[in-house]
Amino acid sequence: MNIDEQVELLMQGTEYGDEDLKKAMAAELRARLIESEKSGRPLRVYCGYDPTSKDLHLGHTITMRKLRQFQDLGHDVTFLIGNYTALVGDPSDKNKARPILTLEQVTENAKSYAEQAARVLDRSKMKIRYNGEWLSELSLVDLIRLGQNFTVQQFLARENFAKRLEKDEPIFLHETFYALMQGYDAVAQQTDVQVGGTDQLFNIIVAGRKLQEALGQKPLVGIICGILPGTDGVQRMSKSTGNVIPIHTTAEDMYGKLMSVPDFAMEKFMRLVTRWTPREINALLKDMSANKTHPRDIKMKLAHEITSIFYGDDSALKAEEAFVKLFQQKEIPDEMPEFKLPEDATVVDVLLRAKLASSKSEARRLIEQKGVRLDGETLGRGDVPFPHAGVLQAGKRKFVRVK
RNA sequence: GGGCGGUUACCCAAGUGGCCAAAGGGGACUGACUGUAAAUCAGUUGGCAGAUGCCUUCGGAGGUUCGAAUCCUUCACCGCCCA
Repeated sequence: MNIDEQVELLMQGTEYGDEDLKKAMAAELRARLIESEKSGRPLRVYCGYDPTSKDLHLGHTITMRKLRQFQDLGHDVTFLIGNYTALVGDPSDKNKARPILTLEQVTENAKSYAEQAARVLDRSKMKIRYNGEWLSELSLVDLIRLGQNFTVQQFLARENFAKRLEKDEPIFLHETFYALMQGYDAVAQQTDVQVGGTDQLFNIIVAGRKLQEALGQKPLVGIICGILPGTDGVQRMSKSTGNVIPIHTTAEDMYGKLMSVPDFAMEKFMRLVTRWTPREINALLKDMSANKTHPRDIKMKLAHEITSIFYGDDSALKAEEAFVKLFQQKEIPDEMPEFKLPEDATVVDVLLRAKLASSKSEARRLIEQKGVRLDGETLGRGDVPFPHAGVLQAGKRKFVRVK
């Protein structure tokens, strides 16, 4: 891959909210890549992760994919775990009660992060570090010195803060420390390139670069990855919106959830989470807009690609077959959980106990809405004894074999 | 420290004494249709009960009232302004 192609690949899916900034970063990246090639010194690249939860979803893997691209180009990639920052409690996710994590929780979550990262990154070349390594060494005076490089105005100008100020929402003092801590991460590692999401723009571009410069380092290149929408295609993928595609699931579920992404959001998924190159993606999109390929088929390709990243090609293929069977040919899946029919159980009882419904009301609702079938026949009543053993279906995708 | 405002279901948000299990939006779920779990349209979305019925819920606790998410007291948390 020549330098221009490298730049195109590495800048794919980035979002700076400002054309000039993007151009500047692309230019700096280009310069660094050339320099690295000449000197033979790989670029030091990192992305930080605060292990605040252990349920990772696709959105979390965007930056991992980006790191992988750098790895594949031979650079030195560090997966930085923000164990120290997480301990303090990141308030950017401000609606929740800001649970202060214990050391054990952080360690446990960190493990899960690293595990997931290994599915995307090249494990053998992946360096894992913890920012407690250097942050815990900082004294109050050190922190104050770091703070001397910034003005309150700079923080207030930040979109994130400006908006909250406007809406009379809280801005905690320690949130401003976050930028400093992150900036210091960059300094401590003598970073060439830092990868992060758009919410990290300020921390990376303002804090990181500025601190490096103040401390006599060459300011890093920020790679700001765009935001991945959730299954609704519009809103950012996040647990609280309920539109996530979790990593810890089954290949079938992941494949299906990907198929439920609206057509218009496909490009984002392609650019942010697949292994495809810009050229391949452009070709697919072109075929689609020229009506050469059916959007559904492209989406199936996309679902297959992403599923195989996490579950391997075989499982992805199986998931695809199951999907086609179930939804395109409306057949019953081969495998499903089994449930032993208890004595004297009504239809509602079975729905509840086989976990097809979470309450009796919900079970009744499903029946009313004609969403319950036994061996293909719609059941009309819930208060009668369960008719006979067979395949019980609730909605389109929940099946249980009742024995 | 003082003054004022806020805390509503999964999320956002209306409701300021009975018609409130609580508007609206998002999400989720179901059905129809289809090109897929896309789009579109319709419906459902606290729990329990066979029925107009009962129980729990509007930050926590207590009170006023025949009756409270709505009024009062107090506690907790948040915002704004002043110091």
